[in-house]
Amino acid sequence: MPTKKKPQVTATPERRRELLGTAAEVFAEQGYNATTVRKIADHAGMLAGSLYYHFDSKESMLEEILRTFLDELWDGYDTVLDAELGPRETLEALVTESFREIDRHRAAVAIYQKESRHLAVQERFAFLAESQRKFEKAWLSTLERGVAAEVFRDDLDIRLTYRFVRDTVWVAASWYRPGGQHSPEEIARQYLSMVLDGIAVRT
Amino acid sequence: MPTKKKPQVTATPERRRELLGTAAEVFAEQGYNATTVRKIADHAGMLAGSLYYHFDSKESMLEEILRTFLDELWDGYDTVLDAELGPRETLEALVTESFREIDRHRAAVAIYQKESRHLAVQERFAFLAESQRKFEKAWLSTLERGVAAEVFRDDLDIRLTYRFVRDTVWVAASWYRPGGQHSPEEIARQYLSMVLDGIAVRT
DNA sequence: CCTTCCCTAACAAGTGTTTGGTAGGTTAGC
DNA sequence: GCTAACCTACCAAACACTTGTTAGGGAAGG
Repeated sequence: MPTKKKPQVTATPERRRELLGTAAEVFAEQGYNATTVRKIADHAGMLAGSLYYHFDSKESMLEEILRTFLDELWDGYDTVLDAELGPRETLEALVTESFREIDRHRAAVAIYQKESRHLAVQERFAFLAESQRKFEKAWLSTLERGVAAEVFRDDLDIRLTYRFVRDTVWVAASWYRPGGQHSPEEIARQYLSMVLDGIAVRT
Repeated sequence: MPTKKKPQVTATPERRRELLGTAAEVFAEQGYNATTVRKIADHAGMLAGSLYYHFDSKESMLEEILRTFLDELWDGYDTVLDAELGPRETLEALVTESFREIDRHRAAVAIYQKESRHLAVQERFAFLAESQRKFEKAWLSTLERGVAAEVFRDDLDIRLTYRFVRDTVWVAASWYRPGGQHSPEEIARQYLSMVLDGIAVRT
């Protein structure tokens, strides 16, 4: 008789998502490699081996966390991009959407930020590299449209600008805590104000 | 007879710095926890155990890398701060100095960025937390002076601005490669232009 | 002969993972 | 309505392997 099939994906997704949530928080706080399966189990109130009833490896937990996050992220991004707004409005919408995602998936974003660089080379995490390319394309084309339409400055290196905007947004995940004094929309507003108009007084 | 004293700090610092350099690069690329002592030894062309002739633990390598970096960083920062420039000039000098440090210690900066958060709680790495406090104080007071002198906008949350400026600068270490097409000074110039004046066309 | 620098070989602790078992609830048979 | 079979979700204990680290030795040069 072959081994009994484990639930893995088919079972009630409820407990699964719960466990992925605690795993994501531990990963985000301690780093993926520094996080042992036993620590995750501790936080979940169970023993290490029991996790393997729900998932078939530590790595697959990481993959599912990142996949879920990126899927939802691109749902939001594609909605914005398909709306075909002006360049400035697109940038504003993308930034705002990003902060909403940070609000919803702060742990996943933190993990993504810390680990994506050395994960992306692995075949299993190729979707990270692909996402990064889509990301770059979306932002760069928006910036280029803006320069062409003369709403963004043309005296800046556009790739430097891209990295600047991209980083300013996502690094926020490292200090942002949901339920703080600023809502995601408020943070987005202030960030956009700084990125677009600068912090210097206009003379 | 007690164990023979190992060189550790007293020996010729030449080979030591060489090894710390390669260790830093591996740490930066793979992450500290994901980096095994054997990998470092590989990159250095020796065996794992041999590293312990020069250092007494993997952690002490990390500590020395970060300490060396922060010491040099604060050398530069203190020079700037002691010059008692105006707020805008101070900010410009600090940013420029930061990019020079990224140029010189890119690996250490990358490590610092990834690991400092969960390292700082350890007693051994208390100097990280202390440095972060000094850091915050220096930047915040500069920004406050600027607001008071009406060279920086007063309609922004100053702590948000602080994190914004701080992050945009240091994240650059994750993509910066020395010997690229932009010098540290040129990158600093463009970053400052964006941070101070924004990327939108002035109307 | 001593020092410097590295190698060989091993150690103990911790790692992700597997296997077999089991308490407790749900369903099916009569 | 009772019992037997079953499923879900976990535990207990172990596995093979990797980890950081140590002890002893040896080659090369002064």
